[in-house]
Amino acid sequence: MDVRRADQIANTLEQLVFAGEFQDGERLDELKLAEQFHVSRTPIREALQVLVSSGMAEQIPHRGVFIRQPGPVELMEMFETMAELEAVCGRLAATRMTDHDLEQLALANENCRQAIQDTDYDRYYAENEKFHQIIYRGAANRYLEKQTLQLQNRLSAYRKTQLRFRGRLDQSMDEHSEILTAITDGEPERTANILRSHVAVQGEKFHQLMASLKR
Amino acid sequence: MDVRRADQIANTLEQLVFAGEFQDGERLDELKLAEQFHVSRTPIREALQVLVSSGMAEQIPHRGVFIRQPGPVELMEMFETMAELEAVCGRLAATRMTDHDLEQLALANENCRQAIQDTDYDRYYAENEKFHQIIYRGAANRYLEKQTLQLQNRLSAYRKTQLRFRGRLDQSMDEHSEILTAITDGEPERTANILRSHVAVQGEKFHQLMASLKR
DNA sequence: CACGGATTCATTGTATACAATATTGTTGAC
DNA sequence: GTCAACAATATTGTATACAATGAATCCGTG
Repeated sequence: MDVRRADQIANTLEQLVFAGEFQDGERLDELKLAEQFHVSRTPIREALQVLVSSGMAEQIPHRGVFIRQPGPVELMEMFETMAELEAVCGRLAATRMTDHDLEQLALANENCRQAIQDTDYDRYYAENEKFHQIIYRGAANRYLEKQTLQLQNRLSAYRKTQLRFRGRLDQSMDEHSEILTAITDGEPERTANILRSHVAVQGEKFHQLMASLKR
Repeated sequence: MDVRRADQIANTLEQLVFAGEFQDGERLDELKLAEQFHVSRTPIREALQVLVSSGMAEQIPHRGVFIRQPGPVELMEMFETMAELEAVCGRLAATRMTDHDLEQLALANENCRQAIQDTDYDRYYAENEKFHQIIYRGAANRYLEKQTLQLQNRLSAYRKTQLRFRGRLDQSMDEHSEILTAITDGEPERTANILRSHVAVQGEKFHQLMASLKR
């Protein structure tokens, strides 16, 4: 896919950051990284710029780039924004989705159910993402879709740990069905409200997320 | 402020793109730009990366970066997203703004009114932006605030031309007062609805925006 | 011993040189 | 005359060299 070495490195670094390989505030040493990747500093620097522009790292002139793992507060903010974006997508999708889109959504819902039945967490996670992505697309606004996808991707690591909690899967599944119904019935506000609370982190979810951070 | 030459260049290029100095699809020649700015290709390349990551340009490996002026469709999508983001900020702000924030907002509203009275378009434009930014901040979500600010900045050039149309200023002013009242009264949904339609581009606004594109 | 200042060192920022890839132009066969 | 293959050229991608800046150290003075 990518032919530019710098882009490959950017992807790899992104994965490493998601995997928590770097401490918050840690400086990304250009020379060290250059050695590790067996390239010169140039492509490393380009890769670092990507991290900076995506908000995963901060650049201080003449000092270097430092990775920024979101703390509890920022994480909550991102989840809240995610919930609102999903709600917006849902509200628009409820009036804009085509029959074909609806079929796809029903299918995705079925796939989720199947994955749960097989107790296949990873597959459920993947199918769940697809389900939501169909809604983003259903909003018929490419720009909004792209922004939402970006944040979904940014939060994926945290959502992954979330799903492991007991009971979360069944609850999630129930809400999916509600969402599907609301969209099928063409009820924008109800869709938005369900999606917002579906994605929002509150109550027990909040404590679970905080607990998963302390490792 | 910026000490890195590359960042300065990035800002300058951004301004040039906003000012419409580049055609859609035009390739940004690294060598030519390097000459114009009296620097080597290295800082130019870093500046181009910034444009790419902000969506103002597209990079095709081994071909170059090409600027992407949003067409009518993408522009509408961006405005719609902007309207929704503002609505979200407003809904949150209605329940989260402090008394101090409210004072600031009332003050900003007054400044807008003053600017209109002086028929000072540029000043109104600046004060108007401030008014909205206070609402973003009032949502008490730094992440959401940053995202919203980014899009506001991206759309500033187009909004600027919008305000020149006859009657738009007075209408905008009236809506501001409504917004202020709704937030002061702590009514989330009403705030959201007013803000959404305040920012949205529909009806006559749509035709005016389209007309302003054909130059 | 504490503190200020100069100096050294490490690291980033920029310039230049080289390599790899895509595009353009040219030649020749049909 | 058209098309394909190849050569030439232009442009991007990467490596290396050099410059500039900030942190760390050393040293002298009080």
